[in-house]
Amino acid sequence: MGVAAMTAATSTRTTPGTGRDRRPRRVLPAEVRTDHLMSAAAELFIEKGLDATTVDDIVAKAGVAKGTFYHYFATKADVLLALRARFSQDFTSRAAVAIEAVPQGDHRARFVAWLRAAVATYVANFRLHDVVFHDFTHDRRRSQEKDMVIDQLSQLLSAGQQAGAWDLPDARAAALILFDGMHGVVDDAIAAGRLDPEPLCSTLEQMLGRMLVR
Amino acid sequence: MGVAAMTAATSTRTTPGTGRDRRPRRVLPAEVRTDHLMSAAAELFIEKGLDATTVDDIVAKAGVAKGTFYHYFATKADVLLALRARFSQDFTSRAAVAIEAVPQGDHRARFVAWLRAAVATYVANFRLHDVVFHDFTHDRRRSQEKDMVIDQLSQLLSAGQQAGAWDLPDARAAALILFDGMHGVVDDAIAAGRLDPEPLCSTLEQMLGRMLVR
Amino acid sequence: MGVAAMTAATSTRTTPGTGRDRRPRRVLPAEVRTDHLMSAAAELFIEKGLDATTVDDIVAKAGVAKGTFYHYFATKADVLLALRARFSQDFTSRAAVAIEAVPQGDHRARFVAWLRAAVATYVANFRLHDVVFHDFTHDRRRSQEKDMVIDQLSQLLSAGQQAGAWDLPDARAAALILFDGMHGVVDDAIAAGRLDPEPLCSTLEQMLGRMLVR
Amino acid sequence: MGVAAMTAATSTRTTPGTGRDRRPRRVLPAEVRTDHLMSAAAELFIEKGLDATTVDDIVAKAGVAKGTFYHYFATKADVLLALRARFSQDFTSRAAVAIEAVPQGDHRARFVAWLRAAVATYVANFRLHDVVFHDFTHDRRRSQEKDMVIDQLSQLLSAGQQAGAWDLPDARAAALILFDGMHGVVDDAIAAGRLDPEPLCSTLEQMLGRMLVR
DNA sequence: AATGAATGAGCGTTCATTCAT
DNA sequence: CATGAATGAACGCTCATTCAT
Repeated sequence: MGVAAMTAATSTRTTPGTGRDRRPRRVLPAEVRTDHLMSAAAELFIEKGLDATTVDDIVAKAGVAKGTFYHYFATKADVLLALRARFSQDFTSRAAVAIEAVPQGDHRARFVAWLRAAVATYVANFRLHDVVFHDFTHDRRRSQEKDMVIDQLSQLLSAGQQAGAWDLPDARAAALILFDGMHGVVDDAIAAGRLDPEPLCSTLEQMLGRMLVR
Repeated sequence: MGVAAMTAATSTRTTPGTGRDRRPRRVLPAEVRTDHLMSAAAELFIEKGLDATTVDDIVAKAGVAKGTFYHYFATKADVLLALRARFSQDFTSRAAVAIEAVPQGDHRARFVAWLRAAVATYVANFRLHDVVFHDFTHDRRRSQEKDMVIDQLSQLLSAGQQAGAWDLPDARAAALILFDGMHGVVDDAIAAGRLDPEPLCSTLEQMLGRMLVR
Repeated sequence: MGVAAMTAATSTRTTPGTGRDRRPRRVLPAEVRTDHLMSAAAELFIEKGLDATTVDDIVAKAGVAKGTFYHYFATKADVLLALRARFSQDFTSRAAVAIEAVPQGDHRARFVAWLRAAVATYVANFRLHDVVFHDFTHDRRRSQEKDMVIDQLSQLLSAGQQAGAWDLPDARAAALILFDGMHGVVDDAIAAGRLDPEPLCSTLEQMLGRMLVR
Repeated sequence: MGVAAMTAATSTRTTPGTGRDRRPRRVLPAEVRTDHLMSAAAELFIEKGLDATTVDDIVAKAGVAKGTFYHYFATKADVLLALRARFSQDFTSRAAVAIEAVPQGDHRARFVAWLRAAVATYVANFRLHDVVFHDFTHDRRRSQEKDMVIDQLSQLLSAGQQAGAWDLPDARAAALILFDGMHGVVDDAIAAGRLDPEPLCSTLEQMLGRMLVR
């Protein structure tokens, strides 16, 4: 490092405390702490990215000491895993609620309900989605999380199939096309700034609906 | 170089070439060197991942000094960018060749040609694909690279549309569904170890073909 | 930490404390650690120069891990800043003590006290001085540090002025001439190996004293 | 390096030429080349500092290839040395011219001429001065360059001494005080943005003149 | 449980200098 | 003379994780 360069920049780092003004030690229920930490991490992951977010950042935002983080999560990667599980759980739940609101027999309407819930949930949470599913590679691509969603949709499609609502050669393949096709169209819209789910839903309904024919 | 070091009697910097076991200096055309470096990087990225691959690994594999790497790429990220461009170029070229091999007027067949080329190329190169497209986020999701591919397919679809081969409300949306649907199905197959493109192609042809109706 | 590394089965990052020959972890008061690090840095800066001293050198000498250095200083340049502040503080304090030892009314004697303290302190610490003030440029030449010293001397001169001990058109300019003139003569003596402050003091007393006339 | 961080930045580095558009080889007189290189270096040193200026920067500015630099200077430090010599030469010459313009016998006026020339030259070139004299340490403080200037002034003072114009116990010490005192006052003015030499000269004339008494 | 000082392997990048052409 | 590709030692800084208190 050159001399000139050295003193040009002035540091902003504060000298570590001399031990006086310590944070008061607060004991909190484990669930609350876990939740605080996960939320802090989620916000930071979204804001600055996974790698750019340090454990220091997380604990600073959560207002706890570094060691506390490691009481609740074995590694930094574990928070991500927890967030991912939570995300999928939420996604599937919302879709389930939407589907249940439709009469059992109307398979087409149930598919539309799924589609609309999926689009709405995805548009609303794509930033977190990006973060928690960022590091999927083929090794782990068929993850438990994606499988949860695909299975849900597959079952819906299979039910319609058995009821004669449509005729699909491969329910899983169909589910994958519907799910990933939806993703693709919504991603494109997001990238273009079109965040209103409505037009996306009608386009998708029309296009994807064609696949569900007898 | 530090100021103090500069005017001190003896520089602290070791003169390159003082050691015994020096690498023989080989001057190579820029293109060749670039290519060597990119290939070495690609193999390593696939083998151990992006982050786990160090620049040292790359230059060791390419058989050059570290500085040589930085002679051709400003940062490690740049190699990735270059690989990405090369990948997309290759993908599009192969698809184009396949399409051109089909008579102009047969739009359905041209689509199938695209599909088969896409599946084949993807299955053959998914590992590199995973690496070079790993860090796409919504900020840059609508990338130049994906757009190249989507545009190619959109044009194919639009041509068929104008010729009355099918009737699509939105060619770009259709292209996205076809492309991402294809990806989803192939990814699932890859994850399951079904690497033979043939069955994938027929399923996809059947399912996706349904969207292309009058 | 890289994304790929994170969710891979085994992290590539070596867990600290895996090795055999680990340094025993010693927790020390922040002030003590800071002081150790600063002293180690000062000695090395003097010995081998600023640039030639690496952070590795400093931590080796201080007997701590590298990370510990960065726990207390944001950058290498920060230690220099801290040393500079400490140096000026010390210089001013010594001069103040010497001045206070002289009766309030004897302004001439107070100036001589300042001069002798300044020469003595400078001769005793010029090596550290050289290091910490090495990279002053006009941009920051009028630094807080030099200003502390100049202000102290200016005030002494102004007090004498008001008491009618001498007549100066510009106290600050006078302070600068006295201070920098002192520096120049002492530097020349140091360069020539004449490190005894006594002859320097008498020459300076005589020469500089001429400026302090009614 | 993290994945997210990697592609966030886009490189600006141009791929090295493929060998076509090479610079035309121009053979120039050695002196001209030397001069071009020194001037380019000087501007860059002033602009971005010594360390921050790379040999690449210099050759880019001078419009020559890197190897050419090493034809004319053995090391980067050598350019600085050359600039320093040139600077001192210039300083002494200007002072000499100013002194010679004054009648031999008028020693007081000769000193004033020196002072005014020195202030004017220094104010006009302090940026280059800062750069070329930046890395003076006590080891080399009594440099050939400073000695040239001090000797010149010492001789002027000794001549006045012998002629009975003033009475100084130590001509060299006096020269040092005058020179460094001048520096200190001018530096302070520069730092404060007072770049007009006139007021500086009168203050200095008055203050420093007091030392030159019988 | 909670704290935060301490650890240290690791990596990307720089750049003066060399030398084949 | 001139060129610019090639070299490689060096270094500052990061940050997940540990553990004494």
